[in-house]
Amino acid sequence: MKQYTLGIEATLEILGGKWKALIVCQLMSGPKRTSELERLIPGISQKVLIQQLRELERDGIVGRIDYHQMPPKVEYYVTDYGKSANTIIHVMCSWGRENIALRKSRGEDIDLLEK
Amino acid sequence: MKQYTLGIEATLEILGGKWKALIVCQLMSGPKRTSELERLIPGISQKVLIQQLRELERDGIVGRIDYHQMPPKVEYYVTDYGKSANTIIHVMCSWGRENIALRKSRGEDIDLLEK
DNA sequence: CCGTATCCTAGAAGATACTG
DNA sequence: CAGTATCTTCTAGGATACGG
Repeated sequence: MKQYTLGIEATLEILGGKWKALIVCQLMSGPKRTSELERLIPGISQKVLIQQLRELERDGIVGRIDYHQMPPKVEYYVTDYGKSANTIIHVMCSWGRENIALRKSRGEDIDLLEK
Repeated sequence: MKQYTLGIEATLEILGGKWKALIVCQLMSGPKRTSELERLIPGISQKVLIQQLRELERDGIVGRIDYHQMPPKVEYYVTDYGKSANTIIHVMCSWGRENIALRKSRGEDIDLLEK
């Protein structure tokens, strides 16, 4: 029997870690091919990207479409259930933006590419 | 120059990891003593708790009050700025609760103590 | 292009003991 | 009670090479 003391623990299991929220965030704007995701998420390795996608798939957050073409074409998308996490992702994005703006106004040498 | 591609990255730096959101969540309901937090967050070690609190302090999310008593009494609280993360924490809690309820209804052997 | 298989390492986290 | 200091363990994530 798995025990949770707070709901937030489940959220962290599913969307926590260094990359998952970032991946879902990118997919929120529409389906993407593997190579697109790799490009959109600088610093992530192919292995880790696929690994995280598999876990998000297992948890019902994203889906996978294989077009069975040659050369291969595969797309990932946010499932209906995954879309229920839209608010979390959105709020994390905007809070982060504000945090960066704040630190920047204090003279920190940081920058945000996202507009 | 530190570069971010999306705001969400900053959020993850500050509130990501296994424990931080959980700690802030507990503090949202009011200031707590170190020992209270230890009790409220099963599984966390004292070392890790203090460590995470120090980082949250450095990032302006929580504050620390030392009452200079003997035996020692110290309280941690969410700063005004930290309260701006209230929505994130709240949404993560409720999404997680629903996720657990969903999985439970599917027969998974899990339980949530939080009511 | 998409994915797998290895190997490897940094750092997060656990265990324990010890101070004021 | 609050906090520090070590030491150890563990695993998420990184690097690289290869295959359909």
